[in-house]
Amino acid sequence: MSPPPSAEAFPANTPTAAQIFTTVLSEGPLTRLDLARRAGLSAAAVTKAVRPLIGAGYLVEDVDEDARPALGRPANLVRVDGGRALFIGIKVTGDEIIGVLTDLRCRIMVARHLPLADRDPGPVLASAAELVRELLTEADGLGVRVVGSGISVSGDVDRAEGVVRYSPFLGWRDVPLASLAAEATGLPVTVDNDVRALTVAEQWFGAGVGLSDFAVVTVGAGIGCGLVVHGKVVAGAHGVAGEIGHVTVDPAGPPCHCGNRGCVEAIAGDAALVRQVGAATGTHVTDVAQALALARQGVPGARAAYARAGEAIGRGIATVANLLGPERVIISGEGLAAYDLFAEQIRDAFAAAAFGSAAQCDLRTRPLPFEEWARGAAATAIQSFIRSDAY
Amino acid sequence: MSPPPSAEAFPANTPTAAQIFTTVLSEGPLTRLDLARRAGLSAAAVTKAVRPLIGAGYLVEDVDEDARPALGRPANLVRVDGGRALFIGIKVTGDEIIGVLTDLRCRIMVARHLPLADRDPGPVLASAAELVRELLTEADGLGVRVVGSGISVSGDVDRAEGVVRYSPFLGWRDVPLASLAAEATGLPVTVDNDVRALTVAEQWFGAGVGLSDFAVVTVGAGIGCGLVVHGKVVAGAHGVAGEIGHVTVDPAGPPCHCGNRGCVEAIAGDAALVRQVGAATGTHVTDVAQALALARQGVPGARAAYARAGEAIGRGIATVANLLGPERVIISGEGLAAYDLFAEQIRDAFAAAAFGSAAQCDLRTRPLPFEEWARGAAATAIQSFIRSDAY
DNA sequence: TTCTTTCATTGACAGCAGAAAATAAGGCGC
DNA sequence: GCGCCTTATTTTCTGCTGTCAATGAAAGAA
Repeated sequence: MSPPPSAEAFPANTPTAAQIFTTVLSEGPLTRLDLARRAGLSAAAVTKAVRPLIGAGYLVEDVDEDARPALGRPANLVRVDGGRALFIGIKVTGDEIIGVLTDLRCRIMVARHLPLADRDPGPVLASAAELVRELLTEADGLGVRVVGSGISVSGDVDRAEGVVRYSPFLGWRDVPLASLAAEATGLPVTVDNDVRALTVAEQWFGAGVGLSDFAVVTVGAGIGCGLVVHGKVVAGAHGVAGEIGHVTVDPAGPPCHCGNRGCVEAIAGDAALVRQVGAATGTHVTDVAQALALARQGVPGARAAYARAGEAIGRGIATVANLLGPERVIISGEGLAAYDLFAEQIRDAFAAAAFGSAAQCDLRTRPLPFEEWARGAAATAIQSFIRSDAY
Repeated sequence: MSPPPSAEAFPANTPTAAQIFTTVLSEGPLTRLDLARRAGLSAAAVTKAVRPLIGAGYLVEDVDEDARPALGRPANLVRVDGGRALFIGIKVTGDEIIGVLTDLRCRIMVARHLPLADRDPGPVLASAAELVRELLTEADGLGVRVVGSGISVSGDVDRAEGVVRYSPFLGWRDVPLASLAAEATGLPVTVDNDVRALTVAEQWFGAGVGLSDFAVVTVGAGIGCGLVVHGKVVAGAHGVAGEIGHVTVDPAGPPCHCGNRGCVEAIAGDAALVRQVGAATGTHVTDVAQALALARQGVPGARAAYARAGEAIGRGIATVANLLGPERVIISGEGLAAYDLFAEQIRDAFAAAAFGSAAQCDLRTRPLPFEEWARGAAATAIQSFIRSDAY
């Protein structure tokens, strides 16, 4: 990332200090001894690392009155003071920009969105800057400084360089978004792929906490996948990874915009469901809401389309599980609204296609409120704030 | 791993020293300055780390007379003295045991095999011990000590514990192979999954050197895959990963022994090819050699079976590339003997099914002599020798 | 011979983390 | 209320690793 234009320094100079802070951030209030165990350090090291962080107000100490052990000195819990700093997360979609203001613990304080008329970098940047201004005003009201921001975009994004290499959806190529946005907003900016950002949020603040290998599958307009292997988000040598949407599940299936047939996305993406429900019922279906309504009414063709979608998703997940053996797969996305319609098929297809002990993988669903994508972007900002060098 | 029964200590106590040694081992003779750059250390640190390694004879210095720069002091190259220590690698298959004696640079000195009549742990262990004894005799002839051994087995293997959790092929469950073999041979033993072991060999001594993300795909009786992500071999949370063989490429395809239809292995595995060539030509085909011969003769049905196999493999590889975005995929295995028959299909199917920049992934083939599997086991032994704690 | 250039080594030094010992903070039994 | 027991946390000291800046080495060039 380009050097932050203005930033409060975070007093964690060493990797160890950052690791300790991250552990407290993710694994909630902990005693110093617990913390030492989880971080694989001595208690002395923890004391030393924690002191400056408490001094700067990022960590606070308190006593857990409830769970006091019968014996020995009571432990002092260390936890992150969420209110110490604020972050802004921005998600750019095809037709709107979603922005959230979060605290240091990535809890959403304010969420806003702005419709987007023009997808060119200039207008998008202007709208994003406006949204940031609004959120900064909100932050002023809270009396806490905003110390970083994140922007997430679908497509091939080079986080280290802060450049959007190629975003088919927005029609962008090689846009140096981080530096442009930093200039426009005066904040440090982290840019990342949207699914990866969401994965970071799960890894640090969600269902991926404490796991070194897991996957996030998003179901919606597209079918996406974020992967964490060996404790790190997979970015791919060429900037693209987790393309579960274009895993073929049926070579005889419907054509996909990628040029192949029977991709998961061509069966279970929003557009595919709209098309298939329309075709099956003979109705003119215009959007997913309508397709979903038809299926909920029990119209056979519509239900079948959803069942097929569930099967495709389940197979896609099984493919991930067979290849990587993750501990957990978190299923999320707007498409989860239809979860009751295809949950069974997802699980069945997964169970059937998962090989051997890959089937032990824990499948878990997680609702995805619309601000969640933006929260992912905020999570990347928090990550950058903690370890300025990081990725 | 269990503590080595008898081992010459390797004088690399710190992770840094191990990293430096590994870099020299993989990236050939290097000057100290080069080494410092690659390891991200100062030149001083390299000097200090290298000294004891030279003292112990694991590294040697020599001058590169050819490529001397026009200016400045000529550089002294540092390289690993392969002859300093020997290792034994053993691969257990269903009907034979293959053993190799390698030097520290994993170059094969001697290769042997022994037919296997009984697959139970006891007889297998006895045969393996006999093979080790033979190889130790050979080593005596060379006057160099054997300091470690590795055994690779297909299936779910827990390397850290040295236990074969489940090997369907051998019919083993929870066999503590490392400790048993250590007792039987008197050598430190590392046990790992066969494909992962092969992947380690590629990572340290083959086409994966210097890459942090790549895959090895083996084509043969089964279709396997070893993955390296973030510079480390993927083992999977439940011990199983890289099951490309059971990725579905055609839900309407032939049934697979795993219970599904159209797995890569059910189309491109040896058994599948034998069956399909037999069915297509109406001939009674008994083994792959015969199937291959028919296809080479240009018998249409046989050629088509190989073409289909190529397509399935190509799709499987594309799936890996779409999900992980590796820099390179190394295709290997005994099945490569038929490479001329399906190379085109592999590449075409890969190119068609790879999404976006995943198609930039470098597909590379590598012949696999029969001792190569055993060499993989030796590579794991070398790895364990260098960092005793390691994975 | 002396310079210049590049590679390598040295020795002083700073910083981090671990070990052990000391200290803190409760409850408990008397 | 006092001393004891247990567990948590801090302090102090020590070792080690790696960096820095200066120095030495080994060429070819002037």
